[in-house]
Amino acid sequence: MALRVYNTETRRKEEFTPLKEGHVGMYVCGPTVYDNCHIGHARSYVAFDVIRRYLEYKGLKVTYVQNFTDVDDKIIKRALEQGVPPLVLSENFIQEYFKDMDLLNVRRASVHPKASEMIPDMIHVIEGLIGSGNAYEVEGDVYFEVETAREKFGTLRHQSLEDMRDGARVEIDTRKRSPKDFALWKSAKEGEISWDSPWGPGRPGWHIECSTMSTKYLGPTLDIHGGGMDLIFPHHESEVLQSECFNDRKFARYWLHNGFVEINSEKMSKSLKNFFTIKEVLERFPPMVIRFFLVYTHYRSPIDFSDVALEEAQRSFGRLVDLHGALSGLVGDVSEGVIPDLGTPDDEVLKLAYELKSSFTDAMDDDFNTRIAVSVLFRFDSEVKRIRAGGNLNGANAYVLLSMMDELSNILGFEYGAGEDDDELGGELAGSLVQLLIDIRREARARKDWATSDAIRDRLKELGVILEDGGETTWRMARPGESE
RNA sequence: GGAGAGAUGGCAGAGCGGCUACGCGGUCGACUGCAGAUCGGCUUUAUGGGAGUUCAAAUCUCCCUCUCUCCA
Repeated sequence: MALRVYNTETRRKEEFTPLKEGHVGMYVCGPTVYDNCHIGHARSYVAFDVIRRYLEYKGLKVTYVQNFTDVDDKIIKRALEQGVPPLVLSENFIQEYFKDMDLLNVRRASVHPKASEMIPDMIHVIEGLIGSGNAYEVEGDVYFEVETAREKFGTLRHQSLEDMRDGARVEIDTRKRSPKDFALWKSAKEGEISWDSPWGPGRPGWHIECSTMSTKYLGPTLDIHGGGMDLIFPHHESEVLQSECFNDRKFARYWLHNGFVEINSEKMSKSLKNFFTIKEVLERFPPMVIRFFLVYTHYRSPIDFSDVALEEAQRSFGRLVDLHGALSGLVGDVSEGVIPDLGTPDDEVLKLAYELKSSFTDAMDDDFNTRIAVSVLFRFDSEVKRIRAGGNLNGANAYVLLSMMDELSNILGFEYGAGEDDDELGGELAGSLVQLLIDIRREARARKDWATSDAIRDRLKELGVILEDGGETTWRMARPGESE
């Protein structure tokens, strides 16, 4: 089945075909680095990370560009408050951004250009726009004149120039020819960070960096332009105007926008002060649970963020972790070149694995329907139970299912991190100590000394170790919240 | 004032003309000294309200109500 994606510009799902066969140029708007990123940012970057991974899975070569806005009003203001140079502040948050994204298993883009390093390129584009009559200078500022490209206006938001209400949100600047005109270059105030330009010292406007960077790294026309829905206007529309007037070519062929993360049905945002940073949430939940939470909803739908929802995600994801652990246990160690003799898998199981794979890719082909894709991973669980009930879950069959599960999980960026939690306990010695207590407890249980037996189990639970009696007593680390 | 997205079982969330999604929770039973894990049953034929099209609508059309988002 062919990949179909929902294009904001046409408001429908379209078959995706890259401009250059086998190669995709993709641009996603990155953060303005004046603070740590919140969960709303994480959603966008995780969503496009999954999209990028899936395109690559389908055999396409993806050039993925994501910018850092490291010069702007908010950064200058924050830097002034903290008494540090703006570029030092922004560089610090760029590093924090990468730390957060690494934990969430968001892969690096092919290129991460910074606005501050693209100044000459931006000046070149602004000069071009003045030359073509699309922009004008006023007292050291340069504005894009929207009226000169009115037929390109509103293509993403489907609203004409006349439908706009001027000054609805921002005060009208009378120096501009029209309130709708937006800044390409802003003159510097006394003491502000600035770069020389034909219009005097200043800094670039926000929108121009994305037009400049995408043209530089991906050419005049890119395949996919992505970002949060809140960027559609004014940011993405301004990019269209700038880029198409400068290059005289179609700018982006497919516009993909992710939905908001909400709290109590309201958009999570810095301005509403109802946000949680990624770091705050990471203190309470493992990174993979956060990623699962974000991927378990289709990227265009809103997600309501709450501890209850995260806890639910944790339980759901836990099922996949348990399944992965169980299958790995059956397969044994294949990591160090040891190839265990697993025998031959059943035809039925091989067929099942490929059937699950095609259900998964069908879902992803339909505008990256990750919710359905995850439900296919849960089908591994129910199928494994069924096969086990039939007594056919041997090593070879487990290996087939485990390999396929890993292959598909990787598209969503899920990692099941075997044994990672165990390290917290302090390695082998601690493991032996737990085993010692289990042995003592076994003797107590043999004497029907339930008080001692339960005391050992309860005390270990307080320490974060969960004992589970089966044929043999086994132990595992408690999940967050479980030992309280 | 305009534009966009949405309203689905206890919660969460897919489907977008016929096939009781998936997940979480709750509950009953099996197994357990108990708990957990596991297995089976039930909750679960739900789609904001109203009209229409159709043999058939959560899915298409129209009207209404409510929510969120955006307007340099």
